[in-house]
Amino acid sequence: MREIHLLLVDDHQIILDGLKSLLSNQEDIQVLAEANDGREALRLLGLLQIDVVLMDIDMPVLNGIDTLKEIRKLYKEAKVIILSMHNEAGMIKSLMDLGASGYLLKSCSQHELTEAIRWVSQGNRYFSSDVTLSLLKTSSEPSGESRTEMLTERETEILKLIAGGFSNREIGDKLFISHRTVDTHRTNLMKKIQVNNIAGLISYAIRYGLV
Amino acid sequence: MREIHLLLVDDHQIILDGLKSLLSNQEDIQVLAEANDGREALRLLGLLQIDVVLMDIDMPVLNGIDTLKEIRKLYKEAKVIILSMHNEAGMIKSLMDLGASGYLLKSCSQHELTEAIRWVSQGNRYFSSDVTLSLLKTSSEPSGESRTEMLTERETEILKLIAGGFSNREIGDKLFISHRTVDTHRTNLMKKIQVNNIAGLISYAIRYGLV
DNA sequence: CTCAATCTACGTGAAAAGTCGTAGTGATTT
DNA sequence: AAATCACTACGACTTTTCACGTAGATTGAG
Repeated sequence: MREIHLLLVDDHQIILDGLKSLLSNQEDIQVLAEANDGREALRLLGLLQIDVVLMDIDMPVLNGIDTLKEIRKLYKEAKVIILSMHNEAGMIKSLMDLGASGYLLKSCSQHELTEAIRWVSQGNRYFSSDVTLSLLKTSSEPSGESRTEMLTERETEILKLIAGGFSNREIGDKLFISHRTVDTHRTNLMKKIQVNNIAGLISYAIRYGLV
Repeated sequence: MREIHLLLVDDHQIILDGLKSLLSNQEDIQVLAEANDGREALRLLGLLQIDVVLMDIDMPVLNGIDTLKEIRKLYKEAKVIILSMHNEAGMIKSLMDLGASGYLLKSCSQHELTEAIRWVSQGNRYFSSDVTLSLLKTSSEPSGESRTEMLTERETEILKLIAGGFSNREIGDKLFISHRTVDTHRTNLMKKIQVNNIAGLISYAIRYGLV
């Protein structure tokens, strides 16, 4: 069996170094490169033959979700495992729709990490056991209308400003649109994310690396 | 020189394992134990002779700040280095007031990590270079009244609920107090944290591990 | 060309948040 | 005994959010 070529992507050096150390004694797994953000990751994918990308969802410059989209578009043969701090079914389903091969919590063990990489590299999907549990819980709900749609560019832009503490009027001024339009976007955001106030929007924005 | 006895505290196993790996080839630094939350950390401090505690600020069960307070109270000889994702002057000043010996960003290098541990173990204080920069920037401001006060128990409780997306009225119902009282607490919170809306409160709550 | 998605904008009215305050009570400290 | 702090509560007022909608312009895909 050929070695699994890995690309690590995380904006925290300690986690990168940690992952490298954790994987250094695995004979069949080789860390070929590492990146601190999505842009760098895409550049490296163009240069190297990568089997599996192990990527944080919460990054500056180009966040995990957008990077995942690009990878699925440009480098279809590379598998992507998302590393996240949080365990939320809505996000996980969205990531699956976007073509992620796995979802690991940062609280997982070394053993789970290496097994996930091997499993995914063979074309399978892997999700943390805790994650699977919450997925099952959600999909047993009425479901149907509860699919998580991804946000548009404009919506993301406005969500960032909302999380930045700006009012609709202030955001309207910044973007040269009516404050009523901002309100419409906010309403749509809340519907998509399935929250019913600003608090929910901001939690989402922060947890998933938009801010 | 005696070995430096280290206690690692983080709720993410990958980071714990990573730190252990990073420190495993340092002859003068020995990881004596590790904990997943503040409560466990305090228990271990009672059992072992710890020189330096390397602790995440963002943890469930007992967060970094409260744990720091307890450590300073019960185990004065142990030095505490806070590991954080974020770089914000207000929080850093508060931590210094509470007796933290160091503040490291998770984006720091292995070299910076080990140097910080050695430096702190000798009774010095260490703050990431980026951090020092932002500290200088802030302390050159008018200052004087801008000290960050810590939140009271009740305020923390209410802040968590606000970040959870509950309205003042809902929070009042939960805590069996008037919604106007909740409003007062919220007003005081905003004054202490120096923000002027919910967005700021929630950012604070999430970044500093209250949620 | 048609259709769907996105971005834009507005009406109305209720609910909530945010801005000024003031003030009593109980516990702790000085 | 006096002062301080945390927690409680309210009045009056302005601004913002939120929940219902509707709807035109543009753009890209089929």
